[in-house]
Amino acid sequence: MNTLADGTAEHAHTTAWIASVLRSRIAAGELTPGSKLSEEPLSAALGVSRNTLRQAFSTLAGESIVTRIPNRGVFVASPGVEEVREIYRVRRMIEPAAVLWGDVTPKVLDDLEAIVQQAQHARASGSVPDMADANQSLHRAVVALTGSTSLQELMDRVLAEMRLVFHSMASAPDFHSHYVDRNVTLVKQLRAGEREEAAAGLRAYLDLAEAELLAHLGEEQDRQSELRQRAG
Amino acid sequence: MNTLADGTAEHAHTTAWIASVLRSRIAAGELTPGSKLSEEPLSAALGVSRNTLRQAFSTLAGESIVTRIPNRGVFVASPGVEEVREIYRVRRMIEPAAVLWGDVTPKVLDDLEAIVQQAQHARASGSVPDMADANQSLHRAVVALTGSTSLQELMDRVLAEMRLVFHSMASAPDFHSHYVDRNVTLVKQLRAGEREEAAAGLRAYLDLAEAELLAHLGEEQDRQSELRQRAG
DNA sequence: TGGAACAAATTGTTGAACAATCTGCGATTC
DNA sequence: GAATCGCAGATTGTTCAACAATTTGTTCCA
Repeated sequence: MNTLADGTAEHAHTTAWIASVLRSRIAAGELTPGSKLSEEPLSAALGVSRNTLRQAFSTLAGESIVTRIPNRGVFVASPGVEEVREIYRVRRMIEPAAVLWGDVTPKVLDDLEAIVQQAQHARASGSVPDMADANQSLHRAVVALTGSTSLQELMDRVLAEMRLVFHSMASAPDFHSHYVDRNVTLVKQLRAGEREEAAAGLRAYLDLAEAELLAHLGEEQDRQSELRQRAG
Repeated sequence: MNTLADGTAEHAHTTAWIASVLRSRIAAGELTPGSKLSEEPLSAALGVSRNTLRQAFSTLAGESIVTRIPNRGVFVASPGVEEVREIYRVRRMIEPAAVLWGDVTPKVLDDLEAIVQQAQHARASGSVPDMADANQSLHRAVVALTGSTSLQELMDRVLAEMRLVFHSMASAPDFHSHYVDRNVTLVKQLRAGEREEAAAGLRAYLDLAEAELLAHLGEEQDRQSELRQRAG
């Protein structure tokens, strides 16, 4: 029968597998934003045919992890100012909505608190990546309050794009440390049942985070165009 | 150069074109929910290779217009009770969020009013399809208040799935007529700036619509299983 | 009736081929 | 000297034909 652990057939999984491999490599930063994914070399390197690689590209393009330019090729997505704005447009809608109208169970509250503690621990030990991870986990868990898989998937896509933004920044400064306390407050408010206050605070947080990120992105771009000018 | 009106090359568009053809046929109800899309006959009928048809399938599967079962084939999506619940989970989050926090400009208000008038006209002339279209247009326009293309795309997918639900129902009764007045109220509240009331009313409307749709879907399934029993 | 074995049909993947398109480089022209 | 044109070379988009793996339906046997 030749089946895998999940019961699906092995024969129908190379495309999905290739897609997941690329997804991981991009998330890990091995493939940096903007780099080109040429079909022939890459398919050879992965040991699959050009056709199946192409199909994997379709999947990733649908997740906007990768950008396809007709007759030019596919590139690792390189989110800029407009993409960041779109990210926060989405987050500013679905996260407060989840807080206001989601299903807040005691179990979820415990989970949220555990994540917040992870973030505090990461801040104490000065690990920026761990803090970033904990922060993403928290906001992911917030959207989970909606109980909707579609919204969860959208949020996952958005968070993946956020990681790309950070990857495309040469200097990623301490972006998360002063948000930890806000997250503590958020969970406290949720436990107290103060949903409207929590939603309002969350929106304020998102506005602030967007502004900071855009500011840093602007400096980053200035720095790069300056370098380009000096090189040319 | 051989380019199209939008400036993109003709050579890179058969896949997208095939996808849009299938999308249209499914939306029009020519391909009914649950029907199988066999690769060889369909690729022959469309005059493309099996490979490109396959790639188009990937696109449509990403939009969940079509369901792919490994080694079994792809089928026109056939949303059931769980899918309807998910549809309303999404709508109950993003529509009220758009109403609460979206950018309500005078122009948008005029557009909304025009759509409501279309719905009223459709009700007066007794055209159920026109009423359904106007209803979808309205809720689509509500989500447009978010200014987010991602949320707009998600809503479009959800509405497409709604159409599939209606297509899968043998008897589609007058489902929309008594919602027209609710939409009138919604737009009135929006113009008056009563966003919280509008959001609350919208959530109540969505709860009601979901319950009615689920009830009708239940009857429908009972009817079909009865038929199946009689046939077997 | 129930189940094992087998044959046919369908999907998943591959490899090679060709057409269309983009890129970069050199030649031509002003 | 700069801009434009045109032409290889490389890359992408698509097709075709083949084969491996899987499912499905049927037949046969206990």
